[in-house]
Amino acid sequence: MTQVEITQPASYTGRSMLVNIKDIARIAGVGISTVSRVINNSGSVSDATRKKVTETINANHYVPNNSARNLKITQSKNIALIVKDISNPFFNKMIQVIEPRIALQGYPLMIQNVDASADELDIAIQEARDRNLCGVIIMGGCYSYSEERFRHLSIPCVLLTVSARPDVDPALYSSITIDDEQEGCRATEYLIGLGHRRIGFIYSALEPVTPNTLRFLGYQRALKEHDIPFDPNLVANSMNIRESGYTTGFRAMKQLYSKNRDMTAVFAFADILAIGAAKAVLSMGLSIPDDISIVGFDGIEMAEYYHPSLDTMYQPAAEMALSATNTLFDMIQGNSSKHIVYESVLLKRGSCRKLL
Amino acid sequence: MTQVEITQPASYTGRSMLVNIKDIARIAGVGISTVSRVINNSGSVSDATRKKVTETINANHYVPNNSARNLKITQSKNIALIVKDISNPFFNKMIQVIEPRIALQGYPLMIQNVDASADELDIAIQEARDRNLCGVIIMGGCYSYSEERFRHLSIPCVLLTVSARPDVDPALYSSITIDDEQEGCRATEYLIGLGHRRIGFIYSALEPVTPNTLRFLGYQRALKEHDIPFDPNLVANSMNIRESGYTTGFRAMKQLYSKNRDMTAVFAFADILAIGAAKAVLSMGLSIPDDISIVGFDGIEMAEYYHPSLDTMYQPAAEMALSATNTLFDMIQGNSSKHIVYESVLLKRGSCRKLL
DNA sequence: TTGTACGCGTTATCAA
DNA sequence: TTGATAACGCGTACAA
Repeated sequence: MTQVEITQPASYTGRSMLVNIKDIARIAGVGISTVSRVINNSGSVSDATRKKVTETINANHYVPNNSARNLKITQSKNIALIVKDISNPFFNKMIQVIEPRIALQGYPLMIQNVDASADELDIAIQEARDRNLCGVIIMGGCYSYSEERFRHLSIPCVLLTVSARPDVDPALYSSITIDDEQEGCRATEYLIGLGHRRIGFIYSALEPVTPNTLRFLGYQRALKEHDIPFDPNLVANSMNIRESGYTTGFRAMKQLYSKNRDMTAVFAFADILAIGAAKAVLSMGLSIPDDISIVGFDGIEMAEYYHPSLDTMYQPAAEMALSATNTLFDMIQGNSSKHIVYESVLLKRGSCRKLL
Repeated sequence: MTQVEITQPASYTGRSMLVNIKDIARIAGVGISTVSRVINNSGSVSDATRKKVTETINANHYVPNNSARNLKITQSKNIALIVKDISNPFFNKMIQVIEPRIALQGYPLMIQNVDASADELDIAIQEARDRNLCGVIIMGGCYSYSEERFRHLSIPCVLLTVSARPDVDPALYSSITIDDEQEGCRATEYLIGLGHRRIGFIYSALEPVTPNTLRFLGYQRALKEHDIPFDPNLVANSMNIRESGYTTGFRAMKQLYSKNRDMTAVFAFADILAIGAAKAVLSMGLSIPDDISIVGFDGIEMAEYYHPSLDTMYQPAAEMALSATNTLFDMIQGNSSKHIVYESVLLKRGSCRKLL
């Protein structure tokens, strides 16, 4: 590591030196409101005046202060996207759809990452006020929001991948989800249909009700419906939020395999865990799917590029993200809320085999 | 897809209904400044008054308006992290270090994603003004910032993974980088040292000077120093920014292999490309490293969890991220700027073989 | 078409 | 320990 330290400390101009709308007006020899009109393209300004003001703005590198603007303005165009764990590749995929879509409408988007322990609705309430938001999308999180919290968030809100508690008035928010329990059940039934009976389940859950716990319920339901006894030894639940999903999956698989040599398949609640689990299998010198079948959940790109490509319960991330932005714009325009449940698609790529 | 539309449109309370500091003062029967003192823990307030005000705040769900606060406040504690492509796993790794570190100091961090075509310095200048920032970290981007732009950005600025043009006064910014050309050279020399002569290079570059182009220069330098002729046919440069890194790497490898059956090794400028390239090799039924050796760059977690695990030029992402935040705090406290160059570590995991 | 003056919600100064 | 009041930078009636 090479380090070069500059001896002469940088001197910053400081806010007092920053040029504001009043300075521009003075320099250009016009009134403040004229400058404002030029900036916002509102009202009517003569071409000569407009030119003069524009030139002054450029020459002095004037940048309007949004804090002051937000203070005055009634209806802003600020939208916030609050994400629980921005490093999740599945969420990343959605962000890449949401962002250009919102930018296209001329709305500035701010992404706010919140950590696992934070209450995203509290943050949304604060941000709504601070940035004078006109709408918010919340990605990730859990099902524990109360009706009272939504009432305090007095702007259109779309929940993406989660919903609220059943007792919350559905008019207060929109939700774009999949039926996690149902799809978890389907993924498990896929393995059962291939003849597997000793099926492991890998997940990590902190909150009481999350998509993960719902998928776990689906796993249990599938077993029950096919008269397969539920065995707690086949379930690995990591409460360690410090480690990555890959590591969690890796360790969970090692643990499951050491305890259950008769296990023939594993369902991981997310692809990143499935990949970690797959690495554990492969690094033990075992084969996928000959020794262990693996099915993941989400349908992230990496599940396809892994070798072998992993079977997964694909969530239509792009459609869901698009739907979320459209619904938000609808709500901003005064339309009512929507609750849309998408269906997953089981992608079969060869990481699960049929038992004889 | 199931859709439930709510007939009754939500009616939002609207900003006029929002309670502000004046309301709290009135309800609590105290002066505005007393409420302000309670909120900010400044000045002295009697316990009884403090209790009364706190209760009023909670009962009325008062949330201070940060726009107004930023307008008044001299020194804010807002820090922005501007990221060019937030979905890059390598950047994600850094974000996970930067965020808690900044939060620990009690500074609110806002992450702003900018797309490939945007000028991150322009955005920084705007944000600095809007959010009354006290500092900014810029991740990714290119080497094309001019001195003038830095002067307009009148707050401490740390560039992470890139630096500025050599003619820019180094006192105006800090930079945390690696020597991309040198490390690109080292990665190539690693392959040469194993006996490879026909070495492909995969990259994608849009801007004139980026870390990618520097690594490419390093690749060329290594060849030259070992008297290996540079062959343009061995270079795949994707200009398509719409497709993912995995896809780019996959297609690049297919293309390189079809054109160069005598190619024995490939150096990809980033691990995500290396993974795509690896998948191409494996899906053609070839072996890594028996048929093709692959070395990547960055050292993202996925390179390890891939099978086979990929050799890579590891960047000390966590250290660099930590260094960036520390340097920023130093600058905020009035210290001078720093320019730190880290060294990469070549991780050998078996995806490259020695030629006989 | 242009300029003046007021208020947005907050913090800081100062006097009480 | 408190409260009145002047900024902060901007948008917008309203007057000219």
